[in-house]
Amino acid sequence: MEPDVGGGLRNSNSTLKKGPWTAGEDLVLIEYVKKHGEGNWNAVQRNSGLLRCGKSCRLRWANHLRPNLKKGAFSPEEVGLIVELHSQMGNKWARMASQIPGRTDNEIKNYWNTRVKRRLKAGLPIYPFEHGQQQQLEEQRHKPPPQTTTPSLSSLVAASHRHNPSPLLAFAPPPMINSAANNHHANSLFANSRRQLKLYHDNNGGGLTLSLDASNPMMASSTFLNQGLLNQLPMIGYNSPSSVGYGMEAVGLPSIQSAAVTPAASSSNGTGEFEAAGRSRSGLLEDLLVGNLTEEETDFDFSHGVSSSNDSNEGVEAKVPGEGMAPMDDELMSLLDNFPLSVPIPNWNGEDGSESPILTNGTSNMMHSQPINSEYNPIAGSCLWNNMPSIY
DNA sequence: AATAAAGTCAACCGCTTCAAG
DNA sequence: GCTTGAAGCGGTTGACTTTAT
Repeated sequence: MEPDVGGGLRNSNSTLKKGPWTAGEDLVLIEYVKKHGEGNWNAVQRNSGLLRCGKSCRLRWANHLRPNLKKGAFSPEEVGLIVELHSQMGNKWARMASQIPGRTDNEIKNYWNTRVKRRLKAGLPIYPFEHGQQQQLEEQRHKPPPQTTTPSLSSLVAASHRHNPSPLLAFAPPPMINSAANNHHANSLFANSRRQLKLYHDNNGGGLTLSLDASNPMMASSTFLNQGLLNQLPMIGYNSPSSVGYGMEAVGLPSIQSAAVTPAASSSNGTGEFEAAGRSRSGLLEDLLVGNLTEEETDFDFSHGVSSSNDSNEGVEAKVPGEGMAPMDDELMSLLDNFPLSVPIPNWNGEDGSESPILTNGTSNMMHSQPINSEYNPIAGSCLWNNMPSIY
């Protein structure tokens, strides 16, 4: 194709212009669409004199000129919707846009990527640690890391739910031992049983899909899964219930979550001034994972039908849980195949093995019926994902 | 005030999907 | 069933703006 000579214009031999649109071009396109309707974009150039390719016209119309486009910052409600949708469908921007009136896929995509970037950069601890656990962790971190390979972010980010699989493995939070008051922040991570991580087998032969309960917005975000969780997952373990509170324990993994959780960071001010607080912190994902959110922040309602204890999201602009994470693609299978890990598997003693979690409506059976078993039995040594027993 | 760094956003590119012939 | 063109989608880039130093 023709080289882009920059400056938004093709060279003089070219008939097509590139770069930002002018008001005059917009006007021409608007008039053309008024007259001929949408579609047949390649004809626009031929019939209107616009020196723009059909693609460019379509994009300009779709993203900027068509009626009923909403401009400006996303509202908290929109943000919540984006997060929920992303937790369910991954980077399906167009599909997401179709669910959010007045917003374009490009807008949503830009917003999401920005948020993900911001959260990654914040690099706060992902998992809630108690002070003693933090010390333990620090000790462990100084040990040589195990010989493992960490999947690259890019190989993992683009994920989607392609299947309607049956879960092989699921993680559910351990119960809170002393969950009130001083452990409120820990509660934020797994405040209830709908926050679960599941490993699916692709019945179509594609391998494993690590996914998350759609009702679990915090877990179901690409940032967390692809960055934090994937970095951590093979290494994490649940502390025993006898530990103070609970936690997932990172074991000697180079991590984005190297910063310590200070008591201050783990506490909430209880004033409801989330926005101000949020700006001084890294963002809600980390907040959630670290657990330094107030109840209002944590309970952003993603459930779409699942009752929420707090329906008010006012003032929580752009502070929503679960941002940045997509369900993992089953291509991860090959990675996991050779991924030694020491993941303690919770012993749920699941009662009903017949249920198939639904990842699209946020109301899996599991979240209703899955009793949280207090027993978490770390598995000594390593195992492969594929070798994990089906415990669901 | 100047500069660098970071953030935002519009647009392009390449690929895939779909429908018509 | 194959080819072709249009449309759509997601990733990426780069210009512009804002914020920090």
